[in-house]
Amino acid sequence: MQDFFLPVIKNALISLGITSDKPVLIERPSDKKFGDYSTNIAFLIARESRRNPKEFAEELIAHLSFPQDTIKSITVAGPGFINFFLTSTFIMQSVEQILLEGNGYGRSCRGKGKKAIVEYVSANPTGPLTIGRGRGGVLGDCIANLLETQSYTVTREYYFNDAGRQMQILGESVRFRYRELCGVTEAFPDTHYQGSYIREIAETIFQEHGPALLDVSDLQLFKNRAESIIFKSVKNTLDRIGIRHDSFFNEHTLYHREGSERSANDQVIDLLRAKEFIGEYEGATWFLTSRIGQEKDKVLIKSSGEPSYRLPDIAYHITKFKRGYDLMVNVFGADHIDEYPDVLEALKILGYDVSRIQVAINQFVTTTVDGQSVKMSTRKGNADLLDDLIDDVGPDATRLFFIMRSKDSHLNFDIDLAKKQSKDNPVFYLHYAHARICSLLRLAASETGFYPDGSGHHLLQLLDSEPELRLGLLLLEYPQMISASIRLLEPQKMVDYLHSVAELYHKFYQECPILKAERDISRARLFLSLATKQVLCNGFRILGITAPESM
RNA sequence: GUGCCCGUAGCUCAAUGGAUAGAGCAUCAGCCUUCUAAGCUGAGGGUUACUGGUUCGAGUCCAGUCGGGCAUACCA
Repeated sequence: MQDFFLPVIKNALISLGITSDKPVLIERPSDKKFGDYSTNIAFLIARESRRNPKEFAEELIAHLSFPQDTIKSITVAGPGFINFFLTSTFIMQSVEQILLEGNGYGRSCRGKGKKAIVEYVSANPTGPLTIGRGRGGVLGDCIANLLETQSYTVTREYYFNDAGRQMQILGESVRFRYRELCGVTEAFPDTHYQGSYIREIAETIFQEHGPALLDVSDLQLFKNRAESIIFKSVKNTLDRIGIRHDSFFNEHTLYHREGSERSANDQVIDLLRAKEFIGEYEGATWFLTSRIGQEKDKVLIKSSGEPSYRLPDIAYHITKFKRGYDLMVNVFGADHIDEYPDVLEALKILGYDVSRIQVAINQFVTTTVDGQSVKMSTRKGNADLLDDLIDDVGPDATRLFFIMRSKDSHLNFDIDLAKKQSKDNPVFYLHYAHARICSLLRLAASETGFYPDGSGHHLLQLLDSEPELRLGLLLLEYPQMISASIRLLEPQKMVDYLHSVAELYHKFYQECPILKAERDISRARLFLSLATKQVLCNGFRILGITAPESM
């Protein structure tokens, strides 16, 4: 609809001799008495030219020239809003377009020829995925889905490190449990991983090797075995909720030196040093962030000689630039909030265009069970496992609950609510709308021989009641909801939107008999139902939830 | 202390700087001889934490105050 209004408004401005690059707002007013669409253009121009908005609005609408039979009336209201009332014919003609575009409705070519990378989950393989990780996982996956609708070529990447200290501790933890199985009793350090999965891994190793590894001091076997078992479980968990990565990037490759070659990490140091942003003191190598106004410098290479996480992070992002991505989205939790500004600063210093990087930070998840909130820590092993959650509430509810709140808000995951198989659970509301339509279509086929074959779409133009027009208008908003979701990296917009679609459909269903109406009206309403189903399906695909045909 | 996020109905949350701040749950009152009542209609419920500022217009932007979360590592 933006594309419908904006050119006309622009032409009117030109004929008044006005050029303005202000972003014109075309929106659905909150109250239907203000029309189907409204614009704030008069306020924008009035400010620039120091005129009365209302007077200017009156003058402008005289110059608006819309195609025949699209606009019923235009009014100026309030302090200078311009309100448009559309003809029902035009609304329903536009709905026809949805049926024509089908699965492609909502897609655009905006990202055609552009490469995007979305990095998400990126949990190190130290334990099974927790509920907290799930939020970022679903968020990232939905963002990737959104970008794909805009024709971006999307890489879903998982960044991990299997060489750090945490992995060392993992290996030791497993060995402890293994030695227990061999009959050696030692105090288990509380700095180590307490989770029961450690015991299970140790048991697997014990079954494979018996007590033969009791005196092996090298951790490698324990570590590797643990890593492969845990990674398998992580991938399996993700797969259960439809998250599949294209690429797993091992941080350790950034440490790799071929002969006398410098590693990717080394090169970052070299480049930053050339820019005089590297300092050495207290036995460590520092990124001199105090030079750019930060309180403290940041360690890049520890006095032990190992890089801190920041160095490979920078090197990693350079690989993204070298791999030619036009858009790089990083999804991570609020606990990593301090991590990315340094990376961006370093990249900026090295001359990279950091505007191509967008960061989506999701706030924490607290789970409540019986009103009790649960604190989580992988180390202590008391975390709520994502797998358990999926067992409890199913993949659809898991995904929907994670993204039905704004990523900036703390998510209160009420497990009891999510478990409920009732209307309290929003996923059912969405499913029900879709299933209801499918049921109608089945009945229509069996009772009246209605099969949607592409002919007869024009019957839609017979519809002109309020529930029908409201639903139609909402369906037309779908492409704009996708744009807004991408702009804000906020799939939650889509959840809200689809909920409204379901709501208006239920109202339409309530007020307008579909199968029992006169033949042409009945068909028209079936087409409107089909268009609704199409929007729901396209939206569900982005959210990654199923579209059940019956309940 | 400093940085980031949050503070909106009893609860969980919406609301591109736009018109009378909206949904769901909960409470109360209605709608099934009729296409799925897992639905719909209606009622009550608000000083948008507080104080200033910016402007035609502020829940939204700015400053400050108060509360909550996260981070402030030579962990990642």
